[in-house]
Amino acid sequence: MVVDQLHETELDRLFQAFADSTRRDIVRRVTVGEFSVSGLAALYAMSFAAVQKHVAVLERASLVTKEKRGREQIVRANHEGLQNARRLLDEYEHMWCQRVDRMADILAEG
Amino acid sequence: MVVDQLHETELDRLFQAFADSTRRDIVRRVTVGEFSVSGLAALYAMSFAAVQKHVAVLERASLVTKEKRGREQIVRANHEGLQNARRLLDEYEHMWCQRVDRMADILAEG
DNA sequence: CTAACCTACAACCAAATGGTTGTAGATCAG
DNA sequence: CTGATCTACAACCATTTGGTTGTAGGTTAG
Repeated sequence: MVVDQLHETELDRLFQAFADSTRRDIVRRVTVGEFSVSGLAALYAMSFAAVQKHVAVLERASLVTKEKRGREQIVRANHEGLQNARRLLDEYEHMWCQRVDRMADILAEG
Repeated sequence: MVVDQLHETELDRLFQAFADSTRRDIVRRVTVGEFSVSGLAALYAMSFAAVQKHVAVLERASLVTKEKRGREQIVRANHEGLQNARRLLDEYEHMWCQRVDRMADILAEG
């Protein structure tokens, strides 16, 4: 099996993490530059604590890292985690394409 | 913006739909063949109604279709929806790679 | 030192999720 | 026709989620 049991929890966290537009936006932002948590919080119409939670979700999914710098906490893209995410999504897509193409062939033959 | 506002809801539903291992498994199964809802339900250690709900989530995310055949409801892969999902995931991956690579370059230069 | 700022964390709340059971309507087999 | 099967749907429940406010501690600026 391409997608084995070991990856299941990883996929759960990954898809879960991306299943929120604020979190997707945070990922987008931090892949382009650095942001403190409060810097991120300023961007959205919600409380600091809410953004803090979103960052925590992304951190648990290994998509971002936090690093203390003075009184601020700097949020950065976790490149390793993002590459891994990319790999997992690639595997998933590849699986579909194989199967979907195979079905298409079967339908064409029939 | 590559990922515009129109896609946000779509992405929400897509990632949400994939954020459950049972649903991912259902997608995997129906891309390889046909299953009635009860046929699917027999595969998992949960009630028929639970599986019915999972199928409903996948249907709302345009990943599968249901078609009545006699007293059964046949669940099939929604090829169009899956291709669209693939496209969206590709866009997302591409965005990361661009940004992550750009950051890598900046770091290498610095 | 003091005040402002950034963060962590707890407590709380409403709504969504993932599951259950139960009921009722179609459809098929005998 | 009758009984078994497949489905739809409602009601309910526990947990998670996405949000809030409030409190407290560390850090920086003046």
